[in-house]
Amino acid sequence: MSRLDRSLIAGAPAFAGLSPEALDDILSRAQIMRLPKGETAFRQGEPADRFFLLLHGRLRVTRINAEGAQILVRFIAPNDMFGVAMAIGAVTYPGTATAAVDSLALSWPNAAWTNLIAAYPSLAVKAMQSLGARLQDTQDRVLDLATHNVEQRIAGAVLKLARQAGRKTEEGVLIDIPLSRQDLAEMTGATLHTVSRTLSAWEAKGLVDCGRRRVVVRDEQGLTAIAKHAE
Amino acid sequence: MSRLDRSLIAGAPAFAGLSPEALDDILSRAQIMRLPKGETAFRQGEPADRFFLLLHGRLRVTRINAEGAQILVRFIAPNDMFGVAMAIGAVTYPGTATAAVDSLALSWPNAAWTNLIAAYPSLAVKAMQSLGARLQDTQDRVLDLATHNVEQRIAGAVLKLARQAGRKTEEGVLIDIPLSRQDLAEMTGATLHTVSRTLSAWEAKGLVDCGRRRVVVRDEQGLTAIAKHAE
DNA sequence: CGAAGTCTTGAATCGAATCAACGGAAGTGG
DNA sequence: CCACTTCCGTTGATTCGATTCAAGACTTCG
Repeated sequence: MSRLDRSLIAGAPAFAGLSPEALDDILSRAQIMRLPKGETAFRQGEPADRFFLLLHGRLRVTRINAEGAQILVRFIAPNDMFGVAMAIGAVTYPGTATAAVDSLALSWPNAAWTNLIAAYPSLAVKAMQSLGARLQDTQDRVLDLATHNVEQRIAGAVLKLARQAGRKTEEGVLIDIPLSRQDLAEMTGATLHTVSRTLSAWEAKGLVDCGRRRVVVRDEQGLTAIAKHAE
Repeated sequence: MSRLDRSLIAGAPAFAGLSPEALDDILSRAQIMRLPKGETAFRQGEPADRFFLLLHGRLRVTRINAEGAQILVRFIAPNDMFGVAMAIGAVTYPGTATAAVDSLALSWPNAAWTNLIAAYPSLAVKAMQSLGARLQDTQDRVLDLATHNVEQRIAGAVLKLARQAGRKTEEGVLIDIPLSRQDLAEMTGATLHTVSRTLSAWEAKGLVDCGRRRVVVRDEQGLTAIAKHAE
């Protein structure tokens, strides 16, 4: 008798197409964990001994370098796997995953990874594809940093977030994650000052509507135009 | 009777630990291809129908965006696999691979990938790890672009190349790939003008010795100091 | 040899960081 | 509930790194 229902993970792309028995098997090795806002699932540099699946909420993944400079690597959405350091041969977590809102995750010990991909090879294929997609994304980000100016990059980041975590309201598309100026700065390689000025200018033009840790996109077209050709 | 000798691929990390029979099996499905300097193995956007292993030489992988801006993604060294778009679920090649010097590669049709990883699961594990390493590398590059100035980034790029493709000479470590100012600019998100000025300044200080498409590192220590804390 | 490709260097410009100060919102504790 | 602190955001002034614009020199190659 399992304490966890298989419907918890049935929606995760990584487990798509697996039989109910397989899902139960996978779940039986999992441990559930609550992550109140601000808690970390793991920290950069810690020995990577578990991997995770987000059930509910949002996590921010950050990476910091020797000099203390930090970037925001990505946001993790429900049904995403994360912390799969073992699969890529890393012994420590390469970043820190913090709950941006109250969240819920499953976790498995690393030892389960080898067993699971042996038993369910489609899992390895899916993991590889999601890793590939992240590599593409990250390379696009390099291209973006190397070739666009700050305003274009902020526009791109906001649009991406609106697609990933947007919620339609009567005023526009609300980005449904607490998002500070500092967060946007760490996503785009700018300073919070420049982000603040840029958002203020956009607000004056009616492109966005924003407040404390909150951004609403009112004119997606307009932002797209900015992201494309600077002008 | 095979035309290709198994020693060709025995040195590739992806095939490490496989039996001679396995190597012969893998080789039997491969096709050898000469790539004179300047030729491409594949171009960005083309349907990805084959994957590759570099036997000899060096390839430059570039990626270009809609506006025509280009970055240099990486250099491929002998024994590296490349163009594994199929494994990551991409239908087209995400970049262009050009021979930087006369090169030699093996290639397999995509269909072979599924067969090979089914027959030799260690291949999938290795592929995943190398993909993971590239993701780490690319994320480090984002961090670098977001937090270091141009001089630091150029120093970092030169040091990395010296490690990857350095050849000791009596004058210092020669980067054994034709490397133009434009190449360094595309690696670091700078202009060729700034790269030229920077190298000139370093040459005056005795840190490097450089010429047309040629860079020799004379003072690795000094460059490391620049890469770390700008001054 | 001419032509194309590569590199250098100066001068002017501009985007974004830095420096600096302040206002307001949210959380904390008595 | 109010005072206090902390966090988050805004906006101006200034500075500086790097691009852009421009012209010329050197190399290599067909």
